[in-house]
Amino acid sequence: MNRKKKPLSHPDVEKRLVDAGVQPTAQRIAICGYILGEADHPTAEEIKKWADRHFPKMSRATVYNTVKTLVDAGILQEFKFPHSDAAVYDSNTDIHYHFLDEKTGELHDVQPESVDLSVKLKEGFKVKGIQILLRGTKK
Amino acid sequence: MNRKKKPLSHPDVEKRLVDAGVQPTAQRIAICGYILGEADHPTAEEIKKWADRHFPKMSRATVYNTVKTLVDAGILQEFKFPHSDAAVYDSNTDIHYHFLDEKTGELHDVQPESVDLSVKLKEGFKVKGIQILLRGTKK
DNA sequence: ATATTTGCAAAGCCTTTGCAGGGGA
DNA sequence: TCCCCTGCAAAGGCTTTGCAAATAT
Repeated sequence: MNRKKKPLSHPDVEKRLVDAGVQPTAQRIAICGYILGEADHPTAEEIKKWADRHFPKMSRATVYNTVKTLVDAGILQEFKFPHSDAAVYDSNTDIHYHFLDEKTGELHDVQPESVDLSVKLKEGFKVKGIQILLRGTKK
Repeated sequence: MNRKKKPLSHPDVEKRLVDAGVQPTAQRIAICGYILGEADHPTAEEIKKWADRHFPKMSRATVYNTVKTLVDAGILQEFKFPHSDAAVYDSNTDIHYHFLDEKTGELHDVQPESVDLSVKLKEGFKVKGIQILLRGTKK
């Protein structure tokens, strides 16, 4: 796992949603609480499986709708990586990079402070964003 | 476009295939010649469209089979980027990075010399590969 | 009442696979 | 001959969409 997370109370999650301008429906509170407080880079499928265990009834469409809502609201960030077709959702909305453990498939956040990067491109290229995936193994 | 390419003669392409241990079938020569000599980061679909115009008859399956063969043979590199679900094929098989022009969707190769990078991760992380996508605009 | 959200089913995009037929070494 | 290659069609994984029913403000 990436770093320890603290479970969030439903009221805390609800506040987060309202603050972000999102209607705090039961489904959204559940999913958002799961991702913010417990999950580590879950895919939609993992969220769906979690919901099947912890929520009375939730369709896959609602999972997708919800994560899209949360991403649009700035609560989550969505990432796609080359090693998998499935998008992952990250509660870390700051700029950061990732390390993929090729043995386990686990993703680890990499803080920008850990990376020293300077890019000098030819005239005319204006860089507005950088995505970095480090691949390797973690012992 | 990324950089100028020179069209390759069919015999040259055939030699490249044979050297790489790949049977030089008509389909493979055609596709390989297109990617090495003309195309710029084409997707399977773009290759298929090109084939529909320049080759008597080729199925999508053959396009996929062929690029897989060429990748396995070390003639091409396959990349997947977050902005599109479709894989792209790159005749540059050296280590390099990419710049995505967000206006046009065009991909540009970025030579490693253009990027100065040092990564210091916590104990236990061993980095074996790095993928970088720069996003921005090119005038 | 009015706008928003949920959820089912169907479709869409990209890719892979199974298998029969065909062609090259 | 024998093996590899081609290609059709079907399936598979992930995600989106259309639309009706349910829910929130």
